[in-house]
Amino acid sequence: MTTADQRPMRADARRNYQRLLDEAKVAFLEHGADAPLEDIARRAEVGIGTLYRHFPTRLALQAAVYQEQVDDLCAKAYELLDDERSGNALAAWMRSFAEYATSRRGLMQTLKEVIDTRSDLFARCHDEIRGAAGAVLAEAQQAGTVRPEVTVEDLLRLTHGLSVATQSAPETTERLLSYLLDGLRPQP
Amino acid sequence: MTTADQRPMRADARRNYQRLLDEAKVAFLEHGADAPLEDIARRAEVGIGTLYRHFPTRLALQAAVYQEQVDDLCAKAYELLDDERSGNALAAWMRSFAEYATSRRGLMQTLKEVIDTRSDLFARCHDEIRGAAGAVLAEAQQAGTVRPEVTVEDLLRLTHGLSVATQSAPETTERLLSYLLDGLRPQP
DNA sequence: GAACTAACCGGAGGGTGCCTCCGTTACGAT
DNA sequence: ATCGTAACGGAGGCACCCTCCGGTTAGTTC
Repeated sequence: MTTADQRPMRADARRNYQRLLDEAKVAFLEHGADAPLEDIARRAEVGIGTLYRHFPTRLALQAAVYQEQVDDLCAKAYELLDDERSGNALAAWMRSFAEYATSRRGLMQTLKEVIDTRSDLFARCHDEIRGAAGAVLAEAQQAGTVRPEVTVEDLLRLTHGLSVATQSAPETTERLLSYLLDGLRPQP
Repeated sequence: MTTADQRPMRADARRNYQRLLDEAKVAFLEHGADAPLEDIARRAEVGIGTLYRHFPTRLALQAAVYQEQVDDLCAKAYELLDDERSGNALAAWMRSFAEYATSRRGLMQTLKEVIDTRSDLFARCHDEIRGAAGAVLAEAQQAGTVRPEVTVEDLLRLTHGLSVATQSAPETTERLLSYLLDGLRPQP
């Protein structure tokens, strides 16, 4: 590793990076994941060359935004594990996941679709959220509210599907979530 | 309604319309719903001006492709009602829906997201698919395999969610569908 | 504080796609 | 065959993408 790699980022570079990320979140929320990069650079008050040096592709910028969303969702899972008891963390997390998706107008699902599933970033995000989902699943299975054969992948897929299904109709979340939970419960 | 509206379309116009639609389906499948319109026009061997006269916006072209997909899914529902018995049409249709989505690499869901939910086209497609979904749901509820309080909207949302969840992992469809069906069954 | 330099900036320019305009062409009626 | 007009389609202006490279600045050393 060269000396350059070890030197901390300059203050102006750090500041611009953060402004670009912040403005990208707003722009993606307002205009979708294809919001013009020149517009994001203008809002951040930097040149288009600066945007491209911090984020060499649109995907890189989308990925940074997605990473923050994954971080948020994972933090929520562990928070709910601390607060809830008797297998309720899972339901609360799925609800929270759907609400998060609705508040960000489907951006999270869109970003998930455009990020290459073979990329390191995707693998890291997936590991991270699998850890969090695994924790709430284990607790629910231990409490007997979810049948033992449900895997972490199953839970993630169903949660993702729920968030897409209810993204434009959040008032349906409770009912659809209850059907899902009934389906995951150990069957007589 | 004016005379112009009543006159049948010219032969060259009909031919070009169909070629554009056919090439758009291929292009959207290969490159996503944002495939360049100039490329679609080239493949159809027409001018970009001709494309814009038949489809004044990208959304108009996407809508025409989406309409065909909705037609396919509805036809399948009625087909399955003829073939299946004892409440099995619903499960078969949900499975078929997910397979259809996978074979079109998520294009259907993408198109669904971009089409304005307030548009006439969206309302027509929604009425159409609600009719088909209502038919398979009624049959399943009559057979006792789905609880009475599940609405057509619920079924459509869950089916859509399932297709998104399994679009990139069709091998998980059977298991996730069985959880969904367990959740929809009348509870003891 | 000065000097040095590597990191950082940012706008111009070429390329692509979008979309309209208007001269040209082909279809259908007579 | 002729005529009217619906339909065609490519040029051009604009926005956005993305790289290049000359200029600027932050941070380190003395």
